[in-house]
Amino acid sequence: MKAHTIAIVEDHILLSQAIASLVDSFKDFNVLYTCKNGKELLTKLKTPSNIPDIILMDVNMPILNGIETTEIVKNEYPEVKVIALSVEENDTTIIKMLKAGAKGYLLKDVEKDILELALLETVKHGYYHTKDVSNILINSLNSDDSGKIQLKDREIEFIIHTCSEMTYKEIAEKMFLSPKTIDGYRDNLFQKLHVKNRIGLVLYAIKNGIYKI
Amino acid sequence: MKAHTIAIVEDHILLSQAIASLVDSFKDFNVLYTCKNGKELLTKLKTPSNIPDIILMDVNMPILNGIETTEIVKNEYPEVKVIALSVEENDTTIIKMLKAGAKGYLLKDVEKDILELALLETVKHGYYHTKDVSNILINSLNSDDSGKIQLKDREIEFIIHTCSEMTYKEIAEKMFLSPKTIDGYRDNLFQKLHVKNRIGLVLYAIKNGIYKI
DNA sequence: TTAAAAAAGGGGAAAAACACCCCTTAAATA
DNA sequence: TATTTAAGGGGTGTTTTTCCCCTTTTTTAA
Repeated sequence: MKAHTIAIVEDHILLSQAIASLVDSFKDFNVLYTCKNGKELLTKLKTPSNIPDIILMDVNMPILNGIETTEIVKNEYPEVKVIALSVEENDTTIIKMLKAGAKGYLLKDVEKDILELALLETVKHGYYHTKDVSNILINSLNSDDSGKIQLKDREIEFIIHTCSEMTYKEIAEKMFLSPKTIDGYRDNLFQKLHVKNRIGLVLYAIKNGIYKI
Repeated sequence: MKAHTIAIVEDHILLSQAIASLVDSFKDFNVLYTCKNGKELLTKLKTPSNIPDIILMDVNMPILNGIETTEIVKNEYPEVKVIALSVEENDTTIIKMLKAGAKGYLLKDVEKDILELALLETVKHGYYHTKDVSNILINSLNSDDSGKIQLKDREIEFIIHTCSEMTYKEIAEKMFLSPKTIDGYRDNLFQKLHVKNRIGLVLYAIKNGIYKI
């Protein structure tokens, strides 16, 4: 009998089933089920026999994304370990995911042996990180904290409007502010985000998931 | 003995190995090898024993992408059938891939049974398409052809510069053109792509893979 | 609790972007 | 051969953006 059970959460069904096939080929692991998003997972988990040892979780999903789902799982099923699985190399996403309670973070371009190792280490020690991810973590901690640029809600609102091909005048109307105040938002953000113009703002927003295309 | 050999071309190793595991579980198929990009595939193919019946090819890859690779494979190894495998639902990409010579196009959110069916049908009839892709094809043919917006090389160059936070003056210098010509490019593109300003241009470029972030 | 910082508002002016006219020349194509 | 299309450029505006400067109020921190 195989020792440990795995659930897979991934929105692309073929990938989900392919990873399931791979995990099933590992000696000590057994895929309990796969699901398409966080919402589906949470429904499944309500049945006690559906609680796996480890959840392999994609980060970018519609309906309920990996970060939100991981947070809920950590609170309601603290004994279940979540390993994030993502193509995303974005530092902030990784940190968000780990903060949400993920015990590991694997990039989709690792070897299958690393996946197996990660699963083994996670059942044995409770966590596993590849060197890449560890380095990102160390950097993020060493970067004297101030590293994280914190945007205010109102600023994010402004950025989203900027990404929507609106002029500042239009944004001012939409946000019930004077065009001059909007000027201030923009000037601040240019400095804060080290960009030269609106284009830079849009690129920053897309890169950091503020604006989705 | 399994009847048909498959090669997998996909830049994310874990996915590549996962799909390999899945394909190996199919009764009539056998994965010959996997590779990380088009260049690696072309090197492999030089050894006659490495020529598979079907190549499962990712579309978005670094080094040599799916479209370019498929074109080369079609010309040099016409007996090999290429099936595209992609998360991309972008119509133009699909059409480009099929034009390049792909015998099928699967989205990564199909069921594994569909993948098996696609492989079977491809060896039997030479091609396979899911309904989704067929519909896209039909639409693209019915849309009185004019549907496809064709960008010129010089226009694409201009768009990429625009995405790089450059002013039009800077772009003009970079492209050895008068600022007035650049004005013309911009005005033309605004009309052609139905956008209001530079932001729209940037969004279009990112959506259509012209500019990668 | 007071000083400092941040948020929210704005003015003026220069630079850039945008819009809409126009033109020539060469190449492709009908 | 005539006509269209691609490629390059000009002129003249208006609007928007950008970059300085400023005040007042509200938070935050010492």
